[in-house]
Amino acid sequence: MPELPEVETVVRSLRPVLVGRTIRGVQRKRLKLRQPWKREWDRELFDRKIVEVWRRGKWILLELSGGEARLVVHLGMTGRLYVQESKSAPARHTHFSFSLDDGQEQLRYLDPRRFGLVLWAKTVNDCRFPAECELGPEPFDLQPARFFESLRGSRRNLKALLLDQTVVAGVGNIYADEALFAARLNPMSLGTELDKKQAGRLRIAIVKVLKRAIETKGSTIANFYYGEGEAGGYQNEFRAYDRTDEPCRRCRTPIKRIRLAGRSTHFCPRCQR
DNA sequence: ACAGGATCCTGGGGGC
DNA sequence: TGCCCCCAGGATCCTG
Repeated sequence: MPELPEVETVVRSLRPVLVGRTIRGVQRKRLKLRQPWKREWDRELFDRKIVEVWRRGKWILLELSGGEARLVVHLGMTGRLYVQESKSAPARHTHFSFSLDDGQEQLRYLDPRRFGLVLWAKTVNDCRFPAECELGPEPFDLQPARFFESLRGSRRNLKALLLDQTVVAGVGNIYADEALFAARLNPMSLGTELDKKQAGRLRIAIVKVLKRAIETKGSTIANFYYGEGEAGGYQNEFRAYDRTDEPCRRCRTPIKRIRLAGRSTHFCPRCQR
């Protein structure tokens, strides 16, 4: 579900609500996420203040007071993170409820498919959370030369390269397809086949698509919501993703769907040669 | 090195 | 109403 724009939307909605508040404890379900929560973390959280809420790639970080410590959240496919009144019953698949301040409200994590993660982490060897040291640059900080090198040096196809979080952090299935459409590049092309100009086009397309998706508060297909249930708007601007057999908005050729890098991939066979 | 498939899960939608 | 199959915004293994 959530790629960079959705995660950024969640962070922006949570930041003003969470910064300055104190975590008083956590209630959690025993169901396993991809990595289990350790019992000793319960104690670590107690009475810590949330100092900042930020994002790196698709990871959400809640910086906590009292030493280098933070809550780390990855939404996986179906994760949601939001603040609710404690008196409202937690929805099905709510795995964590963190009590805030006087306990009237809770920060809750919900995730039906359980591909997500909620962890408590300290800085170790400069890594502020488990995946940080393997994460590539933020799309908005991509150095043109470095991006070109990381593409040209690989015999993998462009779709797989964009999904690789070490090449660029935060791009997922939707925005990979949208960026390749905007750059008029075929998702099956190999990194080695790209010239400098095409790599530049792709980098600019990624930035453009992601910025616009953030402006529209992400894409809501089946179940992405931020806050307590507001929908994003970028799904209305899709040009490739989820448009199988619909006419290309540029040339009217039907959009094609194939399987690449294990994911469904949508492109215009005419515009994206 | 890289592609492809299976895997971890639940739920929604379509066909019958 | 139910069953079966396919699909899903992620990421990580394993095999060939």
